Amino acid sequence: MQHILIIEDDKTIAENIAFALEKDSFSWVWHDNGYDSLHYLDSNQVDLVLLDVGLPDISGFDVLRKIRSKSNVPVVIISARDDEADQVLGLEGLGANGYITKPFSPRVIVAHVRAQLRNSQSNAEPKSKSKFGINEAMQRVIFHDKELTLTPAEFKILSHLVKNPNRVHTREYLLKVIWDRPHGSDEKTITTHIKSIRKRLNEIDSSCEHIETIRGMGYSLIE
Amino acid sequence: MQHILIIEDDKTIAENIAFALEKDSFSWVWHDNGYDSLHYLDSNQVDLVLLDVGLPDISGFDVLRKIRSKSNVPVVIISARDDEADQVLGLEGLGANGYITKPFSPRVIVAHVRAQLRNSQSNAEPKSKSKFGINEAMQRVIFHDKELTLTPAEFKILSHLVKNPNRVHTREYLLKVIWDRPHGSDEKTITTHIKSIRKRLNEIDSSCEHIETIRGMGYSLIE
DNA sequence: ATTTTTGGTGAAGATTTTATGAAGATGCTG
DNA sequence: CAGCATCTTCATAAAATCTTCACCAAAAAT
Repeated sequence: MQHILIIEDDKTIAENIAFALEKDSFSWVWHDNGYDSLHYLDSNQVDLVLLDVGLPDISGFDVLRKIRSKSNVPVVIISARDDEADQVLGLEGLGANGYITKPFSPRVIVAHVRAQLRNSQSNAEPKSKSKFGINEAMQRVIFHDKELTLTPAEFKILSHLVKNPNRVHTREYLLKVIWDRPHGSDEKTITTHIKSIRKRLNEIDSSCEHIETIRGMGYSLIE
Repeated sequence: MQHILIIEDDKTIAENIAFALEKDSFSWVWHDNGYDSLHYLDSNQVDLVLLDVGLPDISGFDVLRKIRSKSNVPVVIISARDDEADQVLGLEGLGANGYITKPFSPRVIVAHVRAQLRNSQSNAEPKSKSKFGINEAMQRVIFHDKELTLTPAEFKILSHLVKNPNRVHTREYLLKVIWDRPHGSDEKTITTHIKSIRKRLNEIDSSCEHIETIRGMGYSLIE
């Protein structure tokens, strides 16, 4: 059974969605705020997230950003606001997998959920025994059983790469997702951070390249 | 550059969409009826279809059915009717990749187009027994189960050929579609890139020609 | 058969992108 | 405020890639 996390502050809407999901034999959990849901995601297996952008505590987009900084779970945005800029921003910039706008009904939502799960299942990446681990609480990355002490920036970058290995991350993406910066910062910054991360990794194991440069694109962590 | 087919009988709507697509540097073609568009699909490379369900000649759903009977091109439904059963039916039953309902604006449409194109590229369906695969996330082409690391230009060319095999691509087309250049560059450039792509392919399998030269025309990938 | 056109080849040069080391800026802590 | 760690910027070096070119080979046209 597949497990859906509903992040939605409006109780009526949430109940409707939950009811529809149940009827289609999904299991679900509902949180009415961003912080709880993020915490839930840390320690639970979730197949898909339905995220309302109009939350009371954090902006839904911040939630998405935080989700994306640690997971590739499919996220479908629910937007009550008719403001389209939000939609475009959320969908494009932050890695949402779809969005549903105002006049939505449970059936439409379930259809979206189904469609997204179909997509992501075929993409499911087979995990392997990684040389990397992440100690989130201590802000440390474990590499070859050694704990690496990194600067905050380095930790954010490396832990993101570790959580999403074998794929290209552009400098722009790393800047935006990780620091949540507008566009002020220079992408050269990332280059420099990568340099120092590489240096630290090489001090432990210099047998091969761990962070690969994909020319014209960005960086990728090799597993 | 990616090519969008707009099937929409309302001239004003079509023009708006076309304008937005253009601004986002998609190329497009507009047909105001189903038959012409189906015919167009037979002989042209289209990356995504925007399909209005309320066409004058055939039902939009019939168009979708016909499209699906011969192609897996992503289709996004545009629905003026507020009737959600249509949406669900179209989305789930007939293989549409998304839908947009009544209060839509060009920007929302462009966002949908982008999202779908991202999906369909990375989800590249397991085609028959093609020797080629594309790892979009790593900017690599898989050939005989080996991952080929290519330069950006080589990747763009080869992945385009792989996605549209068995058809001729002129040098001019490859230059324009891939780099979106004005016409500055020399077409000899493509010749040279093809050379190096062939070299790499031959290192893995030299039993036959993989990229065929069609004299006076261009190149074609053989499946 | 000869000429003309078109594509192949390898290498040189131009261009672009990334790496590197160091200096300056920022921010925190005591 | 000083001292320290970190982040950012910058100039330059190094590398990879792209483009162009001259020349050769093959195909088509005459």
